[in-house]
Amino acid sequence: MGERFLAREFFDRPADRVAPDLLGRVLVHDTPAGRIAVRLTETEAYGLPGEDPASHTYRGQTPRNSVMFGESGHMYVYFTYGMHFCANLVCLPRGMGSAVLLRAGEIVEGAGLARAAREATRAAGPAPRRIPERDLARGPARLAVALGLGRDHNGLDCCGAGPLRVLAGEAAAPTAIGVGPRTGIANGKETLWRFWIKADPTVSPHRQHMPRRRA
DNA sequence: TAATTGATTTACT
DNA sequence: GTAAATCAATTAC
Repeated sequence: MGERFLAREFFDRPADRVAPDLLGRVLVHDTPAGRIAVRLTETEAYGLPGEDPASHTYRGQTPRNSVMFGESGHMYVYFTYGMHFCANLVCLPRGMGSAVLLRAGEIVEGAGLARAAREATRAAGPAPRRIPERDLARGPARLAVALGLGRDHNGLDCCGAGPLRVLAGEAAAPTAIGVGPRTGIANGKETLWRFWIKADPTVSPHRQHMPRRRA
């Protein structure tokens, strides 16, 4: 018998309800080289146009964020800081514009593939030290690299016949979940939409938004 | 058309 | 602790 996966209706809910419900669940990516799987330990919810100033959809639909306005359960991958990709899962039915950012997790399968992908992105230098197991997917851009996610995965359905799925396992217990402000954003700090598994070493350190100095 | 900024990571002082 | 890397979406002029 095959594995069971989260279905569309799981994602047809507000992002701030889906985000904590994803914690402890396993996202799998079946690549040609093999399966890479991550147990999600940290997520953030991003809300609707005109409502959440931190969301990419705040000012309405654009070519970049159009996946967020599509069917739920699809993956929204965006490019940022000129060098990083971040992966999200779209929430709420078509036309709404909401998603959950996958911020961190524990690699539970395909650690060799994940490590190779992570090491390949580092600048060439003398004797780079081995990346600790806990850091393989500790942070949204690191998670994307470890899972092999990039431009090509933007818009992929994670509830259909593609290579991406979330296993229908048990979520983390509500008592084990921490709640707080989202990381690295300039606006919307008062909304407590960051969720993580308490005491889990793969949760990323919370960073303040750093306004960049002028040149 | 130019300037600015960002749901970040890494390296270095 | 701070700075650099690097590009596309957005905002300013």
